[in-house]
Parts: sequence; C-alpha cells; structure tokens
Amino acid sequence: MQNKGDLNTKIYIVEKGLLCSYSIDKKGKKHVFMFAPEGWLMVDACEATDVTDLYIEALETSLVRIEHKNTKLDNISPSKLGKRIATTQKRVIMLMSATAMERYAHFMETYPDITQKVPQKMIASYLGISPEALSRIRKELSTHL
Amino acid sequence: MQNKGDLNTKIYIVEKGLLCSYSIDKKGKKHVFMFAPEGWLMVDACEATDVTDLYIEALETSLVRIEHKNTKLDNISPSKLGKRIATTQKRVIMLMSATAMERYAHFMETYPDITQKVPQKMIASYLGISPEALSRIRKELSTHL
DNA sequence: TCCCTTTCTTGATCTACTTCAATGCTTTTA
DNA sequence: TAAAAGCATTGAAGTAGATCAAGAAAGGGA
Repeated sequence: MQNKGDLNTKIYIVEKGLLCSYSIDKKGKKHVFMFAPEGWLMVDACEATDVTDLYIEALETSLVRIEHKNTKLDNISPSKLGKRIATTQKRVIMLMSATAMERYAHFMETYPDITQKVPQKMIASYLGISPEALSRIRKELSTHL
Repeated sequence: MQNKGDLNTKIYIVEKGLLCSYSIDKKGKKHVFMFAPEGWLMVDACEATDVTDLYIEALETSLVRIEHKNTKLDNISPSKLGKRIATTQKRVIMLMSATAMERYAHFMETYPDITQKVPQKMIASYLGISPEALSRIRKELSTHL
C-alpha cells in the first residue's frame, strides 16, 4: 500500500480488518512498528512533506478509509491522535525497561485478539526479539514456570 | 513538576531551557523518555483523564508555558503534534533495530547541543543502555575504531 | 583550600538474547 | 496426494550489553 520513499500524504483509518506497519533496516530485516485493528489509525511520519520510513500492509482482508492529508493533521480527531501518542510512548518505555517476557505478557493482555490472527514471527518482531526467543518464552509460560 | 499518578491535564511548551521526561520502573530505575529543548512540546499520555506514567523535570533553568488541556489537544498546533509523533516513532524503530552504538551516533547527530548540557548517564538512559556501556562506546569512538 | 558527593571510567563476570543449523509441522500448490 | 514452501520448535554456541566493584575525575559547598 505504502512504500518507503513515497511522499507521506496519507492517513489510513481502519474500518474493518487488521493493518500492520513495519520498517526495514539496512540488513533487510523487518521490524513491526505497530498493528492497527478496527478503529485504529495508521499514519506515517507527520509533516506532509516527509518521506516515510514505514511500509504498511494488510494482514487480513481489510476495509480502510484513506484520508488525504492536506499538510496538517487537523481533520483527524484529537482523541485518536492522543491515543496513538500514548500507545507509542508506552511502547518506548516497554522497550527500554521491560524484559522480553514482560513485553510479551503485556502484549497478550493488551491485544489478545491480535495474538490469534498473526503469525508468531510478526509478534516477535513487534516485541523486538527473534522468533526463536518468543518460542522459548511461550514454552516457559506454558509450563507455568 | 509532574508526578506519576497526577491527573494528566497539562501541556508544557518549552520557551527556553531544557526539560526531560522519564518513567520509573518497578525496580526504581529511571528511564529517560525524551528531552525537550526550546520550541518543543512536553505532554504526557493523551486522554485528559489518563493517569500519567511520566515524571517531568527541568535540567536547567527553563521557561515553560503551561497550557491547561481541556480534554482535547485542539489547542496544540498540529505540526508540533506531528513532529512529536514522528520523533517517537523513530525512537521505537531505533530501539528495535539499531545497536547501542548506532543509537548513540544517531543521537549525537540529531541533538548535538543536548549532548553538551546533560550528564552522560541521562543520555545512556535515553539510549536504553547502562552508563558503563555508554562510556565504553565513547571510548571506542574516540580511538576512532 | 579540603571535604563530600556525584559522575565517569575500567576490569571482571554474568545473562538474556542472537544466530546458526537441524527437524518437524502446517499450509499451500499443483 | 505428493511436493514445496513457509512457520515453529529445539539445541548449541556466540555476543552485546548488564551488573558488580573499585578507583579516578570532577564539581560544589563550607
């Protein structure tokens, strides 16, 4: 839908389905930045003239309202924007201060529905760990240790 | 200025000086979330009724305009909000995909002025590493290896 | 000036996570 | 239904960075 280098002039509002945004580092590795279920907002960087760092893709058949962003964010509801800022802020703090297992536990609580729909490797990517590490964390949790 | 548990009803606009926001994890460890130099915006989580996760403090004598937030973010300029979203997004991606040294290099490029004013341990905290690790990174960079 | 406190550095050890490699498990395609 | 392709699991070994401890600098305040 959106590729790195595109002029960033779009905002996606997810009416139905599930979107995902990710970046790709210099080694070609994908890093999931966020999932956007129904009702969520997907924007890239925020000056309309910016070049985007993110790719966006649909993880299931989705219905998305696309708003053309006329240089400003005026037409987006402040509460949606606020929610997004809060979520991202929480994410930074989690990445800095919580172990992989704590992050996974938090993710499970916060997005139990997403956990069902998405391959584990994408969740691992979102958590900032390798698929192997997530597999081991899940094993450990299942043996309730 | 602002403490965890406060109702989150304030927005700080830095007219002069340097602010810093941080969270404290369960082990009592501080984690710098962001620095806000002149012209920047400091808000906590974004529903006016939310309880904040962040503490805010001045790192030098600062002049700050405080706006009372009446449930919405309407009175904040969209471009400031946008800038903030973009910065935080970049931060997440850096934390997930870059090594400590890359993050430090990026920080130095982006905020050369802050590097002067702030103790190294706070920069380490911002980067998500220990002060010892930052010290070693700086040493390695200075021997231009 | 000397003391006291904080910050920075350096070394040694430890650990959470990565990477690599092999195997089994699903899901898809033909 | 078999073959192919992607995903998950498990083991073994490597590594970035944490933690602990102790000394060296570098402020402040009296």
